[in-house]
Amino acid sequence: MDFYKNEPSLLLAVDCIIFGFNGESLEILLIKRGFEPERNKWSLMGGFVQPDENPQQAASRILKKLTGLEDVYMEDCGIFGDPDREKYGRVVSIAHFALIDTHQYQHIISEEFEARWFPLKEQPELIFDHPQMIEKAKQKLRMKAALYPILFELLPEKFTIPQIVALYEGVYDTELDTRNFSRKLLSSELIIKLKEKDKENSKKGAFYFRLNKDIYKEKIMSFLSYLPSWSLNG
Amino acid sequence: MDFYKNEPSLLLAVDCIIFGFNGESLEILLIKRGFEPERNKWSLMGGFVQPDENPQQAASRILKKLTGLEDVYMEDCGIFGDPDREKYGRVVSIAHFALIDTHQYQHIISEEFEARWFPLKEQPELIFDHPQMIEKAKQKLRMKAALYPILFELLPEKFTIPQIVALYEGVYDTELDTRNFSRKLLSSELIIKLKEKDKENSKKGAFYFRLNKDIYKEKIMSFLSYLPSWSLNG
DNA sequence: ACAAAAGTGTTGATGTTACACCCATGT
DNA sequence: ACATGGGTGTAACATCAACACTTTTGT
Repeated sequence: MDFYKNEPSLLLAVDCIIFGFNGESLEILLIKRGFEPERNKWSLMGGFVQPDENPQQAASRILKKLTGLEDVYMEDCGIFGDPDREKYGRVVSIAHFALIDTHQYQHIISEEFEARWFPLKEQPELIFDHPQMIEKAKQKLRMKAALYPILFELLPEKFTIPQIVALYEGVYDTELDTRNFSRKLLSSELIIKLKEKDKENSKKGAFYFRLNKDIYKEKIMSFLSYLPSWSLNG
Repeated sequence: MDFYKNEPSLLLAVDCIIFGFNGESLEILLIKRGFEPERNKWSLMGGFVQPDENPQQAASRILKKLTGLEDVYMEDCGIFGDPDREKYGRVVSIAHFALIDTHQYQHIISEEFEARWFPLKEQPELIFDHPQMIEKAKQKLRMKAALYPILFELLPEKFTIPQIVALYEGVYDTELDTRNFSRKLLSSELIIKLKEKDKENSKKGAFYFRLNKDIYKEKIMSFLSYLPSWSLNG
């Protein structure tokens, strides 16, 4: 029955690229490793897949260990398994990205890990191939966000349109016309206007909105059948 | 130095979803397993990641073993690692899809594997979680194809517009208006008209085209910055 | 001559972009 | 009263979808 006994085994890890949005800018959560190897260097949060869990479950467990959060949007975004990527043994790692609203995390500050939010463009030096993992995560995030409104996973319950625009500008590293963008969004019925206004950032104040979850689910279900829009021109 | 010695090891496999287009319909290449376990059942081509290769290289090696082809477009499309997915040991498998022009494969018919092309909709019963792998591959293929012209990887050097349309219709399981689709494609300069015509399928004959590789590369490089088009309306 | 598939022209509807301008409010 | 960001109106332009119609050629 030992059909596979001559096959080489290895360690399977998961690493988490944790994206967070605080209402202004897009950030990523990194830890200072408190263990060897590479102790005291900045790193993605990671860990090994255990016998009783699949890699997705491992990623959720590891995210929870750091942030305390459950039911967070996560998705794998690349396999990193060059034979020599770690000096201390053969480790293949599956990169996962998570999308969280930073407000939900702020108060859980874990003592065990020295964790810190870094703006996307101010990453510190990272161990192993973690920079490439982040690059892949950004790519997949853009790709998904181009097809359906995945970025709403990063927003709090109540949000303003200028916040959404800032989020999209952060992800795509570009400037958008808030006026046109908001109109497009409103016509989709994806968001519902609330009576309340956020007056922290302007004198006039910007209305809060919340996500229309029914429409959101519809979009998620249907995006797989979108036909090419590939900007064939231009 | 044995920092990881208490971590559980496992076997890492790759399975290949090999999509092929023969000019008329989209198919997938399956093998009849000649080895245990599950001998004589239909299956995806797969194998284990070896110590000297990363998972991508393993997938290429396995594809070459079956088809003889190298430099084929491949991409991972999902991790399948439930603890009990195989009875004979802990195996996590990384699904990869490959895109090939079936004409290039026809003559290499491998003796070692009893391989056969199946139209996408006439899949036989498959072992393990291979049906789910195929489903994931189809999803990722659609997603990619919606953003850039990846499907050209499935076409031969010379192809006709009705063929491209058939390909897109197969991938999206829908009907397209050949007339509008071809106009769109032509205006993109992605394809170059040849003098020759294919007269096998019609009396008038359809002009052959070839891919404009420069424009193709441009599209591949730039698709990551496409902004949302999410069919916000509708 | 006719059938059948390839391909062109045209049109109204729909979407996008750019930007002038109005709105609400704290100082 | 005025500066500041939030938001609406609008006109020019690009793109899309639908389909009538023309082209080519084997039988």
